[in-house]
Amino acid sequence: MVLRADLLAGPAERVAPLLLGAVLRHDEVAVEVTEVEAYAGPRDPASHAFRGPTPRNEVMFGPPGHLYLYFSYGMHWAANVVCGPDGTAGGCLVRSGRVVDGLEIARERRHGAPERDLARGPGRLTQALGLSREHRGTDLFAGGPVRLEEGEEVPAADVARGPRVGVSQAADVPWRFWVAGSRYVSAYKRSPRAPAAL
DNA sequence: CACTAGATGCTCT
DNA sequence: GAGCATCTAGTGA
Repeated sequence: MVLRADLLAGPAERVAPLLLGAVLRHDEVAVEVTEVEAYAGPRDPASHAFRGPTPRNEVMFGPPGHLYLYFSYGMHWAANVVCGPDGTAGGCLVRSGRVVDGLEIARERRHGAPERDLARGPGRLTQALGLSREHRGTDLFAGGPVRLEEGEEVPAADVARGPRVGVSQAADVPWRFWVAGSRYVSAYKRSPRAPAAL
């Protein structure tokens, strides 16, 4: 697909599978996206935007194609591509990827982790890319150092889906999408706070 | 390999 | 102060 900001204006759960295969870049380090999760704002109790705008999540209420970053579990940043029309909150969490450029830098930032684990998991991915607070709200299509680039398209037949990792609300909604068979995908873990599986 | 416990600090109530 | 869209190091098989 031709990756453009206006293609991200659809509902998050429809945009998410289209992001697989795209490339998220920060200067020399680039990651091919292998796993994403959709968060549908006001329609989705698991979304940070479910209860309306706050200083943290206001980026998600703006135009699509911007970067929503949040800090999690005391040590990790997680990166989302804002989806949905301007004024409606939504986003896709970039959970995992394969480093396709800047391998040496990524390895340093990840303190010599195995290649497979350089960007497998949302916290590891932002660490490999060197993304944190100063990149909040970046327009990924403005030609800056942090941007979303076209990659090799993943055919719909190769997209697997299932419930999202670690969410206590809407724990059975299958809005996690990944490249079927890829080794660069994180393990599924149900939230211990979620009600028992169906 | 699978599984578990604990660290850690920001955000909102 | 509770709750987290997590990670790592540790154990045991």
